[in-house]
Amino acid sequence: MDEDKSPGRTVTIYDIARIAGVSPSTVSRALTRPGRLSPKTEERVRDAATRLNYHANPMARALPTGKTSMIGLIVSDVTNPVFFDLVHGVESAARRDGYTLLLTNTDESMSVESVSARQLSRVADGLLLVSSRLNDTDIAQIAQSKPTVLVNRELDGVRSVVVDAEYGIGEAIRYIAGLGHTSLLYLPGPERSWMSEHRWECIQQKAAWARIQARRGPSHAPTIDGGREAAAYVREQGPSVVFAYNDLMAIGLMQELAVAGISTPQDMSLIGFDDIFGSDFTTPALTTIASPLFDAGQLAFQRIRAMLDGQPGIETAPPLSTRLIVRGSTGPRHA
Amino acid sequence: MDEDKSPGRTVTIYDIARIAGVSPSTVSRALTRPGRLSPKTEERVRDAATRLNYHANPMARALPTGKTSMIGLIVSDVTNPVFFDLVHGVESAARRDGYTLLLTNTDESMSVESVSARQLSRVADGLLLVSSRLNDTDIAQIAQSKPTVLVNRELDGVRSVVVDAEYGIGEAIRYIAGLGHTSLLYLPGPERSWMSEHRWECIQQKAAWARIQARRGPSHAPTIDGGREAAAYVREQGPSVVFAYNDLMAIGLMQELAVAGISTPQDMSLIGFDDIFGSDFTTPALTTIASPLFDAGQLAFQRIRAMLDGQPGIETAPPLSTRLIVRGSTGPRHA
DNA sequence: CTGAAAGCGCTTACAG
DNA sequence: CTGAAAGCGCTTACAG
Repeated sequence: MDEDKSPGRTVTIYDIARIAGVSPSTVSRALTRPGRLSPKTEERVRDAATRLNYHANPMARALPTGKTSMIGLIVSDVTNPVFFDLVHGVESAARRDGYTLLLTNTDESMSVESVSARQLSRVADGLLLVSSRLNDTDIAQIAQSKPTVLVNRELDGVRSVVVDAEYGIGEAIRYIAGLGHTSLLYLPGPERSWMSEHRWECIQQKAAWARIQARRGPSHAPTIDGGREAAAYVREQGPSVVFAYNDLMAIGLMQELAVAGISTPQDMSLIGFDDIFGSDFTTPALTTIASPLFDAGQLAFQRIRAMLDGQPGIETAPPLSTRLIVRGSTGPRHA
Repeated sequence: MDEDKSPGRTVTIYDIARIAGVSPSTVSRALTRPGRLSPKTEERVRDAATRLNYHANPMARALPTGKTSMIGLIVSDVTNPVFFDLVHGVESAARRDGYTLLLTNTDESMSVESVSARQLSRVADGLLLVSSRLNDTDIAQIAQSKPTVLVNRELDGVRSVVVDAEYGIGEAIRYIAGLGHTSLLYLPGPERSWMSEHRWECIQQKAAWARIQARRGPSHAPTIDGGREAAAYVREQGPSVVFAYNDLMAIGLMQELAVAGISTPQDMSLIGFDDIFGSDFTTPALTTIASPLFDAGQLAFQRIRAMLDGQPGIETAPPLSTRLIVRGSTGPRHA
């Protein structure tokens, strides 16, 4: 019994082999693909491994196999509450499957995103790009070098998970129509945001259907400050309903309007997107179109997983649907 | 010129060696420790590397060196807004130094944390445990096997980054004393939370100094719901000031008190901790003791970095001080 | 200054 | 079913 000698040294398959009286290759087999060995050998190896508290060295395993069991997750802003549930969903699905997450924050910078993607792709088995700000061509190139799944963006030839904005927007339009509104203003997010464009298209479509006139304002940062900055423009236009690209902007806008003496929803109705943490803290609480972000995160991981396992790309997507959450920031059109 | 043949294959130092007309060892040297080679050789190697768009395989590099340039970050709840800025700070410091982050969420579970720590320690160069819920002995053991830094927790023999609660609490106590309050109730967070205990101790000390009577209530989850659940107890006690363990609890408490017709701050003053996102959305906005979480994250990474580089442990800690942010949830003691 | 060799800890055809 | 050998892509004493 010398298994607890030299406590500092990390234990390898050679140690186990020695203790179990088999060859290193046998140890490797017993540990990686059970059932291929004689039960007694396998048991001897397992016993020895447990006794020595063996844990395979992931790097050493990765070298011959080319698999690290790591997934790179690239987000544009870790402090943006929109991503919390999404990251949570990805993380929990990954951990359950024995994968670990490599997190990179790009601070909304294209060049950081591009560099990070290339670096992560060197070590991760697959990449998850959330709300990517990259060009289509950059993304296509990345996706070619490594299994990639896009979240909240679509691109031909690349798999993606996109929350279907349509349903929730449809509800919202019907709802404001019922309240007597006949026009709306959409406040877009960043120029490079695929999702902002997508929402605008859905809004136009549903608005046309409901005979509501839809206009769009200029782009702003998808933040509280972005919403604040939009206030001047909004006041100038004086719409009866504003759809902001996201809750952050809606909240900033609401605050700034309040300062200017414009009250929500009496003077103007406000609708956001995402139902982020805190969107119900405001006065009035924000009416918003919620996305199942946790589910989207889980699904995104499953997609990556499927690619890694070489599964067909046909997978039927479970519905990832938005829905309207009516709170206090919307009301009847004022006379 | 055959450097762009077989486009699928990943390029290795052997490819570069061939193109540059040197040995693989020379390539390795040129790339990892410039200045040790003749300038012309080095340049030839660099040129070839650039032409082939070479990027070293991190796993292959990790095997002989034992260094992965990855840091494991373990947090108890990624959806908790308290962690956003902290994670952001860690991430930005890490990226700047060429490190990448392995993120694990433990969902407040001790066993998940324990398993994750052991797994991550197999691949990361160092570990960052944020608000760890583990036992002292578990932590000590982990810290022994891998460079470890604790955030928001202290333990003998393990380095840590702790935001100094004292200053902000001192300000808060002086402030409520000035408002005429003579007693306060502290609502603790989870039992296993070192930080909750730490805050309570500071509160007691400062309160004693200001001749304010401090009591503490029962433990609750550090969440909005935890705060809501505490409402019944708080109403029963009827204090004039409540310090909640964190903003989440303070917000939940405020909501539930409002439902019961107890208004803040007229009937009761409320103070939270952390100044999380959204704490200024509430009505009234929350008075809170803010922590420099982004800075704490950066510092935590620097500490780990210093350990990895074998720097002495004496480092003078830059002050990481809390401060009081007075908003609407606190007011004079009612008659 | 540079090359040949050994080694990091695994996995996996290839034999037997 | 199991072992000996080669190899994954690097790094680093050791020679020269």
